Amino acid sequence: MKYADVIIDNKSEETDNFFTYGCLQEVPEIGQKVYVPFGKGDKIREAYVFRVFDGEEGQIRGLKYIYSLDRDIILTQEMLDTALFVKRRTLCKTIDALRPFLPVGKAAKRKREKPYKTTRANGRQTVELTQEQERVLADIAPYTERREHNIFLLHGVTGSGKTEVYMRAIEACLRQGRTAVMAVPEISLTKQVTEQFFARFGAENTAVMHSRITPGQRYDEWMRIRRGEARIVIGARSALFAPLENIGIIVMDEEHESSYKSDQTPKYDSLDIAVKRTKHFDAVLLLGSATPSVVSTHRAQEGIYTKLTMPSRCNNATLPMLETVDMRKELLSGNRSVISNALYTEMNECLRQKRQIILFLNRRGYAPFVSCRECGHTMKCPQCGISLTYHKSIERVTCHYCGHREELPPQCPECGSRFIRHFGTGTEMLQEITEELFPEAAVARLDLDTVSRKGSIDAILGDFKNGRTDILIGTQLVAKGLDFKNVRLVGIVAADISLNIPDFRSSERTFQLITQAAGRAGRGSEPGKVIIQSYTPEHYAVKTAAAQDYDAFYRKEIRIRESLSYPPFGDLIQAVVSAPDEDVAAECAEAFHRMMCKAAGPEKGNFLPPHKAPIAKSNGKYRYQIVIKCPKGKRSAYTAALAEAKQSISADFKKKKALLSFDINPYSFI
DNA sequence: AGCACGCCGACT
DNA sequence: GTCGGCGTGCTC
Repeated sequence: MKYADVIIDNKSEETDNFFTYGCLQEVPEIGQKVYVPFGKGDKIREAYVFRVFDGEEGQIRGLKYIYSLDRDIILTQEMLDTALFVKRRTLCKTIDALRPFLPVGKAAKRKREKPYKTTRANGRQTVELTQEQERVLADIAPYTERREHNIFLLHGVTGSGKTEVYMRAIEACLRQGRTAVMAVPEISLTKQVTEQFFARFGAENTAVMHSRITPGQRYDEWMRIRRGEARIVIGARSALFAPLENIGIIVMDEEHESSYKSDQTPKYDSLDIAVKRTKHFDAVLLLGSATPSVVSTHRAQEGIYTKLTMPSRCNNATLPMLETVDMRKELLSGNRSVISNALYTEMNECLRQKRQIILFLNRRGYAPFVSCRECGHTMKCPQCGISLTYHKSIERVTCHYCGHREELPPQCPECGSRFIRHFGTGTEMLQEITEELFPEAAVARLDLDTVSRKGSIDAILGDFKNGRTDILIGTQLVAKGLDFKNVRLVGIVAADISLNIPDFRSSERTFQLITQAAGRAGRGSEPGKVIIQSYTPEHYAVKTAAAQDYDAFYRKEIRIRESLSYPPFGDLIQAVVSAPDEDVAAECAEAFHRMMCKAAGPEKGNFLPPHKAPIAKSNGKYRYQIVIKCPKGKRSAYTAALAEAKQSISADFKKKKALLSFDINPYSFI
């Protein structure tokens, strides 16, 4: 008799273990999706086979039999192993760890088979490589040829031609009959990369995995990859889970980007998946960035990664000139506008020359606060407790975390004063100010509010590309990856915003954002100019970014990280206890904390006492968090201990309707 | 999480 | 007498 150990697809924590079923007629493959009767009602449920083995009959009490097999969905052993790795690493359930490997949706109803685009690969490499590109490729080539695992960190300035390097390295692997993943941080950028890859490799060899295509299309793409038809997969972080076999290279562009860390269960870091999979296939992992993360640079210095550099722009383009404006002095000299005199002058000059301008402000909406001038009361989200942003176009205040909206009250809800006003400047207001200052210029805005309609991002970028727009105002969306040759000036309106976020990465993010935004200027033949407006120009992140001195930034930042045992010198783990009753949430958090402290002995100081999470209430549940500082090298010991502790208190928590979840190295503590 | 079993209140 | 309340306990 053949038996199969399966994982059932359901939401329960209690059923997160293998269930053994008998195989009647057909024996499933390992990794195959099957349908099994489960529970009291023997309802047919979806399940995945992890093990098939021989056994004597009558061994298992209450044995049931596999109902049927799924013909299409069969994962490989490597995918199962990686899923179990994700489970261990992120402390999630097996089915949650398996989910990213599975196709989303159902098979689309068969339409008449149209050619899905007919972009034929031109195959030709029309671009001539720069010496730097040649050298970098020559360093990578021996590893692909020998099929030897290695991790490269490619530090290439903006505009140095990294994409061409990626395509050549991928091409080398395809020639060997192997496959490739090209990961990009955000969907908004997928399109540009996709077009280049379609042109070079042909749409028929390429699959795109991201959340903006319909479930039916996603299913089809998954099947094309699984059948080996598409050998290159492009996409956001989900592309790391592509059902490819025989991977030769994984490229992660803009490796420092926070979107590589999943904020939903499973809360994995794409890098870990990429490392695990490339190791398994003796493949190359190529991490590229103009501003590598502090962690990655440290790993390169430790010899874990091989560092490659491309310090100059191709096409003889020069890096832009950067100038910092101290906004405190601006205020003292009587200019209360968000646009400094220096920026205004440069903008005028730029418009006169018929060149284009990008203004970067990392804050959408009209104004980030609404508060009372008499009593100081600030409007906060009733669900999340974070301050509400005023949006003029819809005449509402909204919560940027949960989407909660309400009317702007005519009077202060606290003291009844009529002097309730908005404060600060967001992109919506900046657009209004810019239009007033430059009435003859065409101004457009690119942020989450203007790109929510489908296709609007292409329309906005298209207008800018064709010169119909003179000034483009935007949030992070304009800072990343855009390549417009006619942009002469980039204004970074408030460089300090990201510095004031309470997170150990805030300096790193500030440096990266300034550098990325600055990189949008002067990509054509004419040099560019960047104005950085700051209230704290003496801060090392602003200073080193203005000087475009990555090494200086890194040296300062790594010392701070070391002194505080932050990554890469240790990990931070966030444990969240949530419950519908606040007292229960607090009690359970205390109980879990006591338990961990007892188990940790002399290391109990690493388990910080529980306190209300910054977003104290979410989805009707009260949240308490415990921050855990995990010393370097003890990560797996800590996570194993946490998993065990969770197991032992699960019954008690369940009774009290409390939930416990973890996030290893979260990108924000909320 | 479901789903069934189980032991106490308001209905034809 | 019985329909159904949701407490509790299990799921190969």
